[in-house]
Amino acid sequence: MTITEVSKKYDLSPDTLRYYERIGLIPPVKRTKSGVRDYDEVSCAWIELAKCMRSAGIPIEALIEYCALTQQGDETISARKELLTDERKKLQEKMDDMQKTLERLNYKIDIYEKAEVTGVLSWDKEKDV
Amino acid sequence: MTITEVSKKYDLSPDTLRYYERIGLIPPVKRTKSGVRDYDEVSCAWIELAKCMRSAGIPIEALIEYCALTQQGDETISARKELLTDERKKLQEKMDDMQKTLERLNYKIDIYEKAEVTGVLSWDKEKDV
DNA sequence: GCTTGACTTGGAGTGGACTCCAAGTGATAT
DNA sequence: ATATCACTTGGAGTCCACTCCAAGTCAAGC
Repeated sequence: MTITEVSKKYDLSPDTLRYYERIGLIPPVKRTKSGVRDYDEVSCAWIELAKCMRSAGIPIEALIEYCALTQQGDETISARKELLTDERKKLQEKMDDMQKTLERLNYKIDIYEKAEVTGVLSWDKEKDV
Repeated sequence: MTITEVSKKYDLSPDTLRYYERIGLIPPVKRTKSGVRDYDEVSCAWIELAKCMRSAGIPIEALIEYCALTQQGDETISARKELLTDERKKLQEKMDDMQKTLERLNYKIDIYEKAEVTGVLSWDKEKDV
């Protein structure tokens, strides 16, 4: 697959795909004789993984390290597991923050909905905004 | 309260607190005769709200608009509700992405844990990484 | 009355993650 | 064979959200 095809398939710009490869977030992609990128299934799987991880906010740095570890063979299995476990913990914490904010938004939207009917904002605490 | 006290209370740097005020993410804070910020309960509530929203990734832009609307009185209640509803939707979508990634991390960590025992990585699909 | 230290301002600098650009190459279409 | 067009590279530019800095002010302590 060409870079344009992969770009469409995963909705990532060709620039982003080249950038990911350049910084080592995915392993080097195979080339045709003339040097044009030719993505195979493995490359596509890496792209898909990178997109998934990035969409959840896993930092580029961690993904670069993960990619580097996978290319060093089976001695890095424990290191990879730890890396992913660390990121999972951070992700879980972020989601907990977001859950709190979501509940707060629900509360505020509820107050605003009532206010649209009654014309009065009735916060539990006077100081809330 | 002084900026240093508020900074400690909410674990945000004085620079960030000044920055938030400067860009209008919170309403202007009262000053002493000599121009020093003196945070009251309302200002603290704004800081706390800003921190909560930012920790969930709600964009600065949206919070600035929300802050501006609250300062324009009750005619902006519907606008405020819509703004919060939009942000809630985006937040929910982000959390859904993160949930998927979390499950994927769980799966991969599980595979790595098995590999630590057996020495073999057993992905469901050969192409996964 | 002078030093200290926390505060003030506006503006510059940083880091993360792209995103764009200029200059060049190579395969296909006319 | 020449034009077109997607591709290549390295490097510069952008955007967001801070974060830092220089220069100055002010109240309190010695």
